[in-house]
Amino acid sequence: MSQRGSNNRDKIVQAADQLFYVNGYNQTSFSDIAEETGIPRGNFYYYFKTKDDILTAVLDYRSHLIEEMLKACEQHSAEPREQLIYLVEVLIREEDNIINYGCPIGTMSTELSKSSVPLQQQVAALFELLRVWIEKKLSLIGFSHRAQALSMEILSRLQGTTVLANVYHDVEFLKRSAKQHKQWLTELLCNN
Amino acid sequence: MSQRGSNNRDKIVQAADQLFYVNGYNQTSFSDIAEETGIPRGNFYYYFKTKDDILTAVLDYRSHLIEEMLKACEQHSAEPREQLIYLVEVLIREEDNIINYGCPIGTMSTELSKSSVPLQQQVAALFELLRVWIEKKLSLIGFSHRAQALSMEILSRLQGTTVLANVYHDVEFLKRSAKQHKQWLTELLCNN
DNA sequence: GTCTATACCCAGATAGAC
DNA sequence: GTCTATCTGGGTATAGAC
Repeated sequence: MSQRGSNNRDKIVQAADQLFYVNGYNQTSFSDIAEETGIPRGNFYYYFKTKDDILTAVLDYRSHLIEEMLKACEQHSAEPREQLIYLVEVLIREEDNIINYGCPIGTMSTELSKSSVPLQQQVAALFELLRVWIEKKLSLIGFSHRAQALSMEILSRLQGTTVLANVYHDVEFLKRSAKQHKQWLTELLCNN
Repeated sequence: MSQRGSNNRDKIVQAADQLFYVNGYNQTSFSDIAEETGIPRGNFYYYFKTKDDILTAVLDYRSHLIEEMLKACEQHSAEPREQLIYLVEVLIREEDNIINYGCPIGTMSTELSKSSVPLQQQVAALFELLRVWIEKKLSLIGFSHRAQALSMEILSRLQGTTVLANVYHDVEFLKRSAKQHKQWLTELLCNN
């Protein structure tokens, strides 16, 4: 699906994904996507019935990207502790994007939280992908009954960091926070 | 300005403030504000040249509300430690709004971070109001050189909580997080 | 100061030729 | 499957009567 990107449908989804991230869903028009892809507006309706359908396809695409990232964490190390640390380091790997556009999941969720309920649930599902993965890793380490609450706390800390780093466009804060989260997590995980 | 709300300009600003919070700036039209206030669309241009001008007025209004809230913290106690704790408790006082619409400053910032630079700076100034106040209180307590970094960390934790509480519409998480932040802050402040 | 009528544009969406 | 031409609605913004 994402690797080739040869056909028009994939081109539309990937261009929309990027434009929604940079400019927001509501601020992205069919014309913008048409210009980016070179595909004329009218053609979109052959692949998608409505703009919301494009959004749904984009959210599917993002959930695919999240799964790829989680796989990458698992390929980076066989040790759950290391995998979790590596996940947190995404703050650094995606430094530039976060500073300029925020967290792709968080900003989209915040935008759509002011929309219809079905859309809200679809984005919440993206967070849930991440959260469940984190919870699973924590369970493996031995945090059985605290795993769920801790998974929320980890997500919460990362979100706070991305929001403020984006608002202030502050790279130093982002780096400092990432380091701090890693330290906190390391101590937490080793004391178990 | 806010107390009376007798004249049309104030009515427009206050209705816009609420609508921008609930539905987002880009998703709020002049018609929406007209319907809410009972003032016809065309009349708006007597008070504001453009929609962005209304936004600017709303941001001014919010900065006024923030200052009111900070004053309330100072009236609640003469002790900076207590004032900071009371500030964190806003998560509980504004529970319903946060669950449904997120943090009024954070969600607006995130939305406008995908807009023009001048607008971004205006919202960032709202965060700065809060941050500077927190920094000042921390300095009074004695965190001289750490005060700035800590003020960012406090804001960051609160933001993370509001984003996730909103995305998941999870009151229990919000309450649990608020309690946790208070504990963390209490220990931090007392060890100084 | 207040309100109505309306201009103008661009959004999402459709019809139908090729 | 691809593309052009076009419709319709709602958005911001204006002109001008009262």
